[in-house]
Amino acid sequence: MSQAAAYHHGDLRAACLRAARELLEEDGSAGLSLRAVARRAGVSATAPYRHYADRDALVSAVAAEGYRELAASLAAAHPSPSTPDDLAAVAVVYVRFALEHPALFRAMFAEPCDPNNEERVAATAAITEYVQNIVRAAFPGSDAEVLSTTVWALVHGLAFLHLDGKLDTSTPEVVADQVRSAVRALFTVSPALSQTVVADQAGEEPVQP
Amino acid sequence: MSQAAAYHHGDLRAACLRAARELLEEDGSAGLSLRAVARRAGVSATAPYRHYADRDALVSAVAAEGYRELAASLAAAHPSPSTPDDLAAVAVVYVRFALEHPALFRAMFAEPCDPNNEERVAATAAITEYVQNIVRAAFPGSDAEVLSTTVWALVHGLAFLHLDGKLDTSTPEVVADQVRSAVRALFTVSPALSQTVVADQAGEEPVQP
DNA sequence: TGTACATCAGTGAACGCGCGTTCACTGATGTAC
DNA sequence: TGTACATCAGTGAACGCGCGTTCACTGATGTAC
Repeated sequence: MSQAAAYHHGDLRAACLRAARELLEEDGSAGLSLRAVARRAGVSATAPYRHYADRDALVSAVAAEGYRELAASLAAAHPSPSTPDDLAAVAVVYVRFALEHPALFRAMFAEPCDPNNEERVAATAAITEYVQNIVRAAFPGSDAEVLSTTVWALVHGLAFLHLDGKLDTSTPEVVADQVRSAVRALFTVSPALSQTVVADQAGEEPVQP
Repeated sequence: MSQAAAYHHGDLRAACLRAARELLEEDGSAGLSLRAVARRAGVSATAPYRHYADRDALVSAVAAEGYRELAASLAAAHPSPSTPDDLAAVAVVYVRFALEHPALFRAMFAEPCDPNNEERVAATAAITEYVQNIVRAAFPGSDAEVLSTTVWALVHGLAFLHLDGKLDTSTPEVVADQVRSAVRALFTVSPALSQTVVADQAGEEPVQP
């Protein structure tokens, strides 16, 4: 049972994580501070030290949680994406996640903190693998490693350019369209590409324009 | 003459910019502080206020300078890129710029400061236009806006993923290869692509596998 | 050319702030007998 | 079941720090006559 007790908090570790998340959601441009987290968790400034070695450890934990949530969102977007359109749908979710959780997203990527944190590395690896699996499923003949890096970079770049106000972010629909267009451009600037790949998989009859 | 005088500094505005740049180059993860800049410029903590309204103004000026330098580097990489390989060469320079000036690059993009700063907006627009021009030259039949956003996002994403340690950054050559592969993947995963685009211009005859 | 004076670009003290982290502590909890 | 005691998870005062920004100031510069 993780119900909070009064003095012995019960689960301050988790409460800190929750508090940190709330702060990030509330102030999209926040830099996480241990003191602010403690304050929000209703606890003395030094209490978190029982559960996190230092600020870095907290930030890494938050980032790892973010990765897990991102992965879950992507997986929820499409159970097993296997066409460029499926992939575009997943991409839209990636970018939306960034825009809906800007501070978290920045914490996940830009925060210059311990890159060797175990939990963090594992979480990143999970994303990489996920993308590779999609690419492998969708484009069996391709160099999955190169292609999945390409896809990730494209989508990640879109996310950050939107986040940093370099692209039109006026409505979610505009953003989604941009993302879809970009992903399609990756595979279908040439109408021959997707046909090639799909035909590859299923023997499907290429559709003429 | 911009030679420094003793008391009246001569050109403190420029000196601040220079100092800021130096600090960013020295500590790749630095957050610019007005006081540090003043210190580095050999001037009292409040002197910069004669030349910059506040911290934001300084950061924006630094960012704008960064954009101008980035643009110059790209232009220097290739006078008038017109093939996928040319484009790849420019992309490599973009990513290298980010890795060689990580703190500057972050300041240019991630610093959550006045997005309406005039100098900054102009500098961003210049980059956008530059990329569009390349794409237009290289792929005359394409939707230049979508395609150039796609290219920019791809390259920008590569830059940040490298910067944030999510990809193999061990040597400049490894990085350059990755970038080239990714850009080529964008245009040549389907061998038909470049042909198609050219055909596009001329009346579009999709090439079958 | 020399002087009076306005303006301009610095200084330095001071403000209040939030931060990460340490330390000795204390009250609650759980365990051994 | 009741008690003694070790451990655990908090507290709160304190440290030293760097920050952005304000203010009244002063010394240098340039201009008008």
